[in-house]
This record gives sequence, C-alpha cells and structure tokens, in this order.
Amino acid sequence: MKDNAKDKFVRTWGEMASCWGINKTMARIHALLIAADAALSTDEIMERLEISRGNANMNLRALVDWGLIRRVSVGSERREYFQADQDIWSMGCRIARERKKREIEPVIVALEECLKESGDPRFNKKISELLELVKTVDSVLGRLARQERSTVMPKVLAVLKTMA
Amino acid sequence: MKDNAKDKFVRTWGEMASCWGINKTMARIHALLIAADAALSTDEIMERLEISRGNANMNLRALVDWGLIRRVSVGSERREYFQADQDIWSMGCRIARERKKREIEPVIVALEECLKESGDPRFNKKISELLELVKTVDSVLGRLARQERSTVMPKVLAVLKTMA
DNA sequence: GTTATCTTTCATATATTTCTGAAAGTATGA
DNA sequence: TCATACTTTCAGAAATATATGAAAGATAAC
Repeated sequence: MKDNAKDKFVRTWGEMASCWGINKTMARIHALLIAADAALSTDEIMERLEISRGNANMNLRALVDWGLIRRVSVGSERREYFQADQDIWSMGCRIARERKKREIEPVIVALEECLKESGDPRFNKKISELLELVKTVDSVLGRLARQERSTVMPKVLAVLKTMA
Repeated sequence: MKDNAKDKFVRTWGEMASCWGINKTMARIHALLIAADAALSTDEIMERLEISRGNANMNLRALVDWGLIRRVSVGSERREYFQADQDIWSMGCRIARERKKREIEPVIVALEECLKESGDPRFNKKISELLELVKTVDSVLGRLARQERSTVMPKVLAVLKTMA
C-alpha cells in the first residue's frame, strides 16, 4: 500500500464499517477493490491488507453475497480474481437493496405480529405509527434499489428543496 | 414482562440492534420505554430486562444522548424516571439526525481529504462519484431530520410513485 | 492415477464489545 | 454534620465477534 490517498480510503472505509453494522475487514476489502484499477487475487488482497487466507476467503464470499464485488477470471489462469462493481450508483442501489432486506423487512414482519397479538389499544397505536414510519423507509429504499442507474436521489433532493 | 406482544416488541427491537450498529440492551430499553404507558425508573428497567445497574445507567445515558428518551421527575420523588419520545415521527427525525452525524458526515470529510491528497485521476473519479452519492444521502437525511413533525416522507413517496 | 495449484472449512486463538457489581460520588434534608 | 437515597464510575468477568493457519477439498493438466 504505497499510495497514501488510497490507503486512507481503505482505512476510512474500514473504520466506518462498525457504524454500518458490517465487519471491518469486509469494508477494507471492498475499499481496496473500489480503488484498484484491475481485479485482484485472494493472495494480493491477503498481502496488501495483511490478513489470513481464511479471513480473506470469508469476507470475499460475504461481499459477493451482497453483490458488491464479483469473481472474474483473468486470461487462462486458474486463480480467481475479484473486482468491485465499477458503477458507484449501482453499488449504492445494491447496498440499499441489501439493507432493506436485512434491516427493514424483518422489522415489518415482527411489528405486524405484535400488532396482531396485542389487545392494548395504546400500544397498538404506537406500533401502528412505527409500522407506518418503517414502511415508508422501506418503500423509499425499495424504489431506490430498483433503479438501474440511479437518477432517483437527485430527483428526491430537488423535490425536498421545494419544500422545507 | 407479562404482555406477550410488548415482550416480543422489546425482543425484536433488541435483535435488530446489531443491524443498526447499536447495542442490544440500548435497543431493548428504548423499546421498553416506547411500549410503557408511564415513565420508568432505573430500578424498574433493571428488573424488567434483568440487567445490572451499571449497564442500565450506561445505556440510558446513550439513549438520552441520542435524544430518544428523556429524564423526567415524578411528583416530588428524588428518583429519576425515563420516558421515550411519544411522537414516533419525531423519533424518526432524531434517528435520521444522529445517523447522519455519526455515519455520513465523517465519511464526507474523509473522502474529501482523499480527493485532495490523490493525484490519480482514475481514483479521483471514483471518489468523486462516491462523494456525490454520499452527499445526496446526507442531504436527504438532513432535510428529513430538520422537520419537526415529519410530513416529508409521505411526500417523497408520492413523488417517487410518479416516476418508477 | 498423480501432482500441482488453488479454494474452502473449521477448531482454536485473539480481539473487541458488553456486562457486572461493588465502591465512590452526589444531592437532600433532618 | 450525618444519614439516607439515589447515580455514576470502573476494573475485571463474561460474552461475542473476528481472525488464524493447517488440513481437507476441489479442479485441472499431465
């Protein structure tokens, strides 16, 4: 890691990881691959981030799972290489989609169950409001996630500006 | 904890906590206070969640810090009681504000530094795009957070529907 | 089949986060 | 000032999450 700016980028992404509820190494690998000009092999990643093979393998799999990176083959080599999605906006869409799936949808299901099971009207009122809030967020994320190349956010912003 | 629906609500909120990058007990206390009809004392919270005094104190402070609950005094009692914000939408605004401050703003600062320090045009292009994405999210959250009683989300949703 | 190369798994180790409970701190009022 | 009622702190314990590296599992070429 000779380039200071890239190095800082990798470090920063890793430090932010805990806020985002993901693991630090996963974030660092992602950053490394975003910054990289070419696809990298597992060994290159291990070396540059000073992590073990098992760790690299686990986090690469998780990143592929999130749809944030993909396996690519280089020439006729046996070795697998990894490459980050090169379109930043589409990366944003994927993150939106995954977070919706992992963070929001399970809450909606659980809140609806609470609502069904409870007879307390005061509690039900609160849960309904919460559900309304969560569903709105869910809906916004859902629409965002559906865009191929996102033009949504700028439009949303424009609308917000006319209010306030 | 006799009420099953409330109990499930507290449990669910706690389980989601890791996704949101906050701690489980903090989320459970928050849920307990949302569900409660009256303010609760530290001892009541300790007892109902079966946690220690130190733990309760630490997480109550964090929740006050986030602006999600507040200290209230009951009658002439010496003891402090805690109460969740009763307005769910305003709670949403607070969460938006805190997450913007904790998760988004530091990234923007760091990305701008990366941009300044790097001479690699390919890298700079990616960072600029990333910055644009992050700033858009920041801006949306910022506007959301500024609303007192949020009417923003429904409007945003309405706008999104006209596109698709 | 055998060898060489690369990937995945998993028991164990390490690091990090969270929790406990007793001690110290603070405020109130007799 | 002392006793009382409550809050906060913090060192160590427990729980959880992450990482390691050697072994087992693939796959391809010979």
